[in-house]
Amino acid sequence: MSEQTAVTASRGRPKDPAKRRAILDAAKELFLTQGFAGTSMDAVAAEAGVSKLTVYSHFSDKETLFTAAIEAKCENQMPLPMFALGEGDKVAEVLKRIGVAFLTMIDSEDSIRLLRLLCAVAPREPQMARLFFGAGPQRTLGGMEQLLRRAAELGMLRVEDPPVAAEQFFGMLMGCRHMRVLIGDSEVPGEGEIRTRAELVVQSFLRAYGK
Amino acid sequence: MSEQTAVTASRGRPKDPAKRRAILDAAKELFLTQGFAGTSMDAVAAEAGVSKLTVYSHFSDKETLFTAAIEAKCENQMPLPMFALGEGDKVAEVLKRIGVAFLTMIDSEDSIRLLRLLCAVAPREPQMARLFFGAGPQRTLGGMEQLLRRAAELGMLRVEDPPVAAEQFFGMLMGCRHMRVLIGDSEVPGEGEIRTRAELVVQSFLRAYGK
DNA sequence: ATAAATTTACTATACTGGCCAGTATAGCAT
DNA sequence: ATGCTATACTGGCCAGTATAGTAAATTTAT
Repeated sequence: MSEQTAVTASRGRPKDPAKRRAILDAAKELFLTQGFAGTSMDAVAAEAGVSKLTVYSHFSDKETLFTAAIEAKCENQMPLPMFALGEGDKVAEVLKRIGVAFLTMIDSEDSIRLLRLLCAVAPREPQMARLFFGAGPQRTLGGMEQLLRRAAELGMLRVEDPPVAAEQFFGMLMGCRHMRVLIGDSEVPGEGEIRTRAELVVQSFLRAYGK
Repeated sequence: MSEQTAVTASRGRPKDPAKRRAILDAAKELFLTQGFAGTSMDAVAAEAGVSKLTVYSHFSDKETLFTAAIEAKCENQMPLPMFALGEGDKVAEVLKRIGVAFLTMIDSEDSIRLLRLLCAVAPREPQMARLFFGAGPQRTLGGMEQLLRRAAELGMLRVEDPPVAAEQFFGMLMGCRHMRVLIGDSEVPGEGEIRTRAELVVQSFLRAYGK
């Protein structure tokens, strides 16, 4: 995780955490917009308002900085939508709320750029993909499974295989549209489109898994 | 499409089409595996068994060569699966056949690499995405819409909005799994997994859109 | 026809100019 | 004693060009 973990008992002047954050922020921004090869260490230093050597004193090389930046980016993603399900709740509404939240998240400008970056470095950096998927989609998927299981117990849905159903739900939400956005064939969808798509998906899903 | 279209009435020695193809093949291979930045023109020339200047005589610069290579790659993709639907056919079987063909195509090593490449260059090359999507997924999507419309007319399915249903069908097939493969968090699925997934999706789809 | 002249493709190699990762040096700040 | 800045430098990679010569086709002349 951290590079020079000599946090305690270090003699001399301590490293400025603010600089570290500035470097990380600059790196996130630049890597996401310019890609790995398109981002020079000089540019990061300039953007962070810091000398190049300071960058190297915090992060031993470009790869290390890149990994740290992506890690940091993955963490503050994905606001866990509420997967709670009270007895009085209408399943359709809960599902639609989840659908809208999911699409809003996954079709955000930032998520798209992050995903593109991961695709680009996928062959070289498999652990980064695991990191991203674990921090984001995996948790969402897990929450959905729990919800479906509970809905089945409460007799609201008829779901034999929650993981499969969850996968199908999110799959329908993304459709081919998400791929098109990802490869740049289309702009990110607006709020209106997101809502109607979620609506239609919930309809189909309930026809398939409702009682 | 072609760069020097002085095919007819050209004096002197004509360009060797075999060399052109060799260059294009080498470029396809290298760009797909090494990416745009990771592929040098020297490497292309070497791989094609041709001098660097010959590469430049066929393709004026790296961008041009890249575009031509991706175009060539897009063309021989996507074997249009049969979207025919006879009156005696069982819808479930036709759908499953389509599902398996779709997943086999989209989860092939080559498609994945092409998609990754498109993601990487998406911000700079939007027309390439359109090219790819038009040559591949779009046609498949269109075929599926026709099929669903016909099935509805024949009274086999209850589909009000064929485009939406088609999108949902392929979306369910891909699910999150495809994204995981794309970002390198998972290997490409085997034949068995593809078949079971198609099977499950068809079941859900028929529950949602069957009579 | 046959040969010469011409035009263009191609090879091999070397070079230019730019970009950039990473290092070195020297000095100031804490 | 260490963080930090500023600047300059090294060494490598690479797109694209230059040069000089060879090979294959077309055109023109004989």
